[in-house]
Amino acid sequence: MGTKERKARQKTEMRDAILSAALKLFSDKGFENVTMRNVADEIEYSVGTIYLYFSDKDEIFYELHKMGFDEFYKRQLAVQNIKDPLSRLTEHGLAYIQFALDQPHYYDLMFISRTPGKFINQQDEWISGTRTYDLLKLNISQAKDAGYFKKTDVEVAAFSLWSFVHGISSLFVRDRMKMIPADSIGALVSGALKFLEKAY
Amino acid sequence: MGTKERKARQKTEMRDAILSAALKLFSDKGFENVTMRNVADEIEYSVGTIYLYFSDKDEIFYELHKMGFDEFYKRQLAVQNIKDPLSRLTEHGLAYIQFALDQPHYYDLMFISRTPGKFINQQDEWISGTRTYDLLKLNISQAKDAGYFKKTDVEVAAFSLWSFVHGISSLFVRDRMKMIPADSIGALVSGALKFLEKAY
DNA sequence: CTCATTAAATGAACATTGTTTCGTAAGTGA
DNA sequence: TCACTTACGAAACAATGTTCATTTAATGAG
Repeated sequence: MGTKERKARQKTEMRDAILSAALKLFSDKGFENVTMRNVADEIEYSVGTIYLYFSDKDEIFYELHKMGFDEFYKRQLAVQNIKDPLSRLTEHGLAYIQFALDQPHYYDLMFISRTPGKFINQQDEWISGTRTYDLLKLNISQAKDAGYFKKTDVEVAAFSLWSFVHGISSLFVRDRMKMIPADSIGALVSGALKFLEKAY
Repeated sequence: MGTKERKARQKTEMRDAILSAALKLFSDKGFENVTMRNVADEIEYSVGTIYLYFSDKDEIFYELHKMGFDEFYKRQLAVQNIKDPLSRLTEHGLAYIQFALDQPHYYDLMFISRTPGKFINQQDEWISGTRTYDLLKLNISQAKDAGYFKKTDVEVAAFSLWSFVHGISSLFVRDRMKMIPADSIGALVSGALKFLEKAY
């Protein structure tokens, strides 16, 4: 009798329903502006029910956080087929920023929000993080082989490039570009990436 | 009779007391973890009293935000006596990052925290922001006069440099450097600034 | 000095948050 | 059929920002 299996399936279906409801809601309102009761209303269950599937709001945070990193990593990989190391690196950076523009709430969750203390020492929290960071370092060392970054350490270059794209992304996501006309931001971003290339 | 003046003085004294209590508290615990009751306890008054001097918590946020920008601007100015445009620019960046390291909660408030909707259209909110941004652009154009940034637009350069130092600062402030050993961060930061110089 | 008036301060109360608990209804299997 | 497990909902809890009626203190005219 497959009742056990069905139960398990229903359990994960419910979890998924909660997650996608939460995702939809915080895509509109931002994570911290979504209440558990909002989520409950969205899935048409009562508040208490959510706690049968997630121990608390932070766990929902954490799950979405992981999903975000998966999507993020996929996007980074999509750039790896570019042959030329230099343009691959630039496109890598662009893909990073584009993710932040397309999925600001995910980006926020992943790189800006205060992570709940509960998860700070969770080893796998940053597995996806280090995964993309390693990809960056790989692309840099391959560019190094092609003659770029002559006198620059790979670690330093990776740190620099990451800081750079994160800087742009987080200024955008948290709306700190008020002194810059909105319609010139696109040009500035690509200009900035071109500018950075000179240091390679 | 100077009672009116004394009243006014006491009013601002109380405001200042509240602000400095709030500052002290959120320097320890972070802004969103400080409650109005915490502040009330600190100044040894009841909760309601705070609302006689500030309309809400956001107004305290906003005042501290302004104070942070003042301190920030002072630090930037301190670097202007450096003669060589190149090293002045680098020291400018270092001063930016150093502020974030020294005053992470201020930095958070100023450049990372979601600004309360009430203030998004307040013109003077970003006066201090544009003030330092203009200073950066000034230093860049002076470096340009000295032969740097040959083929780079000032706007692009300013945007790039700002993104760069903000990226470093915000990764630090929001604790997203977990994949980097803590004791190598200092070297990475100065290495990154050296790296960026190559693009000038 | 007295005392009505004004100002300042209080703390109980309210609405909203995340979370827990307990009663109940539905489903399960011998 | 019926004991038992599970899923669920409603109410209650503590903590938050905020408000408001009440109390306390200060003021200054007579």
